[in-house]
Amino acid sequence: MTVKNIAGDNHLSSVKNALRILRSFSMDEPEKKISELAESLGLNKSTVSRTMSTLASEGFVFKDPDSKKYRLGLSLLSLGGIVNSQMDIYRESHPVLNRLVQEVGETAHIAVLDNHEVIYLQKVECNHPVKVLTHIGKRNPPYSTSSGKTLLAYAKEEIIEAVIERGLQRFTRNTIVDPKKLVTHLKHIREKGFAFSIEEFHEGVNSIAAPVYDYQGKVIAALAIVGPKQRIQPSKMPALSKKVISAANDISSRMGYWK
Amino acid sequence: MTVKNIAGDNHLSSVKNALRILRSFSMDEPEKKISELAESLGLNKSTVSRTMSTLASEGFVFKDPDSKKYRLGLSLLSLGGIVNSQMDIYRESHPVLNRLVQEVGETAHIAVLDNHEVIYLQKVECNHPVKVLTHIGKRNPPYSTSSGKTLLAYAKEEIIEAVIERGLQRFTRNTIVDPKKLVTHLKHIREKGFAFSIEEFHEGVNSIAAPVYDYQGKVIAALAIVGPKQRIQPSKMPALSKKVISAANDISSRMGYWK
DNA sequence: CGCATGAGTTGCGCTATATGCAACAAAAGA
DNA sequence: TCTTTTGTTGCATATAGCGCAACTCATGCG
Repeated sequence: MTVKNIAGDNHLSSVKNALRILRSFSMDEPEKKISELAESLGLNKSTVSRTMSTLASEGFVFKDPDSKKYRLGLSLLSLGGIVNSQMDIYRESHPVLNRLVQEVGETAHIAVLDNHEVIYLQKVECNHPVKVLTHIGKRNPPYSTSSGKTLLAYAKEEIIEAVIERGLQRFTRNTIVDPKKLVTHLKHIREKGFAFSIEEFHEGVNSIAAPVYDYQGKVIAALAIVGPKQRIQPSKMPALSKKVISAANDISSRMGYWK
Repeated sequence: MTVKNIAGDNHLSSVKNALRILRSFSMDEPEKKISELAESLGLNKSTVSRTMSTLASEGFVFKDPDSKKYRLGLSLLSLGGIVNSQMDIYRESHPVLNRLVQEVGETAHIAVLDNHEVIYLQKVECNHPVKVLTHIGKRNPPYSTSSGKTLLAYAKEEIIEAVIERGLQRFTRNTIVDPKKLVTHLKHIREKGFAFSIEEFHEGVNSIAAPVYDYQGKVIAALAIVGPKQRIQPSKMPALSKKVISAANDISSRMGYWK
């Protein structure tokens, strides 16, 4: 007898399995074995094996001939590209990011909130040899980065509650783990119109973010610059934040937001 | 009675349906209705409806609140980003270079544009005793080699201007040193889809290059073959260029470039 | 304003089909 | 070489996905 999906789930389970398999791949673990997947997702080896061969037949995964493990396939690259091109913020923000990166000499990126996580839509890297690595599509917790906190600050009450509900995990000495502190912190962000993170997610990494508005005046994204603490120092924050805010406003106005 | 999948297909059909639905989205048709999908894929409306709700629950699609049609979701952005980061041109180009070298008997290499210079990322040498020496990491001016001219031809206007600004140095009798000539020459390259250099950088050395595209259709590298003028003769150029273009296209498709 | 048309969702019953098991095959160690 | 681990496949079973059709919303049109 199979353990049924939790009640209320009227979803196609084999499809759901396939999607969960795909989503279990990550930047850190780009290749997976059948048995690993079966183990981690609580599925039978044979189920995973068959699902993988279906995924492979449509180009969503492929078997690496060297490591003999599975990797994500080119179909996902195409589909990801379509998603990317659809977001008009992508188009509009690119030149602005470029200019900002030139001005401040730090990596800049655009992030949005998706299901209690921050997801990076786009980035432009600085050409400094020392830089902070992120990648498009990466997901981070929203309460520990400047872009995440910015998005959270302007998000609906329920989302903030849901994030707190799910628990605030400590990543560094400075991570905000006290729900009350987070709430007042978000209030400050709304008042000042920008957010910063001083080693709250990764040691030695600081960032500054500002909100991007759409034509309805809704916050739809955050623009952030990220860099090592030696370069993004607290003393430089006022000047840098002005530039970040100005760039974010620039994108907002391209999105149809008028003051 | 359902029409079964074509015999020999031992794939999970509901998963396959889901994947086919995803793949039916394209740059030109980024949003789809249930009934359209059902029609075009020969599936029942209810099947599509249920599949879509499963895909939506995992963030692979979402319903556009305005058009009320489905669009590809952010999960695909994440997964596409992972594929993208893995797709280093090194791995993908190596076997193709090998085959090309075997076919044409000349040294082949991959080059990219870096800060107004051409840099050679990778090469596979032919086993001919007489060969042209290059090495990985070598930098050359972009206006006097076939790979450099290819990259320049598809580069941004500013880069071309910057290269001209820095001056066109004469290396041989045939080096293009007239800015106007260079600009029209680059236009020709774009029209033909490949470039050649006849003793423009080193006396006695000819080369042929073609562009390599990434999944966004952007030119990210050039593939070139280099050899002594006795072997890469103008009369052989048409046949050789075909092979170079075909190899370059092969790499492009491995990088996720479709058509 | 109400009727008609079309698109999407959902309950139901049937059986096609995805699953678990276990045997098998194929690598990878030892 | 033998052992161990990992992936694939045949088979029987019952689950779960499918088509059908009724139903609900939207949308358009007279």
